[in-house]
Amino acid sequence: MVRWEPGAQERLAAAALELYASRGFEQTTAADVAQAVGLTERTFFRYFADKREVLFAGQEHFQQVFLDGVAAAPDDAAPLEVVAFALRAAAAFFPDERRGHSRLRHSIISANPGLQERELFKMATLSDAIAGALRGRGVSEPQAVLAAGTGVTVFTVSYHRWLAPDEGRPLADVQAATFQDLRALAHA
Amino acid sequence: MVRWEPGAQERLAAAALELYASRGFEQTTAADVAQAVGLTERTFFRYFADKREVLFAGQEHFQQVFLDGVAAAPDDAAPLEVVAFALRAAAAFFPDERRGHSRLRHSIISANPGLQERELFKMATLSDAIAGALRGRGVSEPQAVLAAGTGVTVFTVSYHRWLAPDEGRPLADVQAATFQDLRALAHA
DNA sequence: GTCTATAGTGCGATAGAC
DNA sequence: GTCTATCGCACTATAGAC
Repeated sequence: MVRWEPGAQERLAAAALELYASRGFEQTTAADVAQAVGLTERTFFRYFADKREVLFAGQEHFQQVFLDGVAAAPDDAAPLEVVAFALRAAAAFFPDERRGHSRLRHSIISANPGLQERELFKMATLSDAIAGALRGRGVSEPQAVLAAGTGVTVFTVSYHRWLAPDEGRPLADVQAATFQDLRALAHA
Repeated sequence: MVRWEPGAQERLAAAALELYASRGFEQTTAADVAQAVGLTERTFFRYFADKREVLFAGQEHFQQVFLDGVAAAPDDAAPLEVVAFALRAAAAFFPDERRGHSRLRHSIISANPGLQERELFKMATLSDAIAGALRGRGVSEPQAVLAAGTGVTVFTVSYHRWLAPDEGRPLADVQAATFQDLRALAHA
């Protein structure tokens, strides 16, 4: 009998998703999640700063995908074109195989205001990071913040469309459509 | 001796602002705030669902100002023009006399992630409300959500510029400038 | 790994306003 | 008497300190 199985963080995250989905976020204690994978509450809080954070592990990676997309844009690209590059990179992070998992996670989050707050904070952090990257490319203020904010809005709208029950297109296609809608709006 | 003075909620909110600013949000307990105005912790939670909410009282009023602005726009205005009407109405909600108070409140919020989360949630709620109002005017999806999101981005950027120490222009002027920056971005 | 402060809830009691 | 603001007490879970 081994003292501990490897991958504690991943197992905790998986158990949390399952328990939050089945009995609800508030009805699940950190101790419940830990116990489900044979660990103690104390260990749960060693890996995750709080009970919500377990649904947001991998945020750094997620954010880095956008920043890589920014870096991949040609030097002479306009700010909104750079942002479009970032979104295209992000789409690769959400292949169709992941849609089911994303839908489950989203259903948990949308059922709890505290989780929605955390999600919004993560998106705002992402926006700040993109704005910083744009500034690093020579885009001045407030254009950097505006372009980043607009990009995150397009991503969020597209992501929610992508999760809709009747939606079948890949995220990249939905994003392209949303960008078109934004252009139509700007020229109206 | 009366059992209770009127205006408990307002007095609690004022005391909270002062204490959160002086000793910090986390270093202030709900009991501290209540005690400062001669009430108990239990009464604090009667008025405010949680310790953060005390900084966000009056949100309904704030939101309504935007919605009134939407309603004031001419029937044939394009979505982004309608949003511009909403922001102009919002600017009246933040006259220069209020800048000091807004700066203090903002300094408290930006020092605490939990408060930032709540603020972002309130802005997202505002965005949803504006999108709903646009839909009520016949704007279809996803244009309604995109226009609302863009408007809230412009407001947020402008509001932060307005709070900057070296900024002297009224909010309405800053918003007009930010809108110009956005247009330049869209046409680049 | 244990111990503790604090957030936040539920329910009941009390004290005034009307 | 009713209605409502306030308080008191007991309790759980989170989260951080030791």
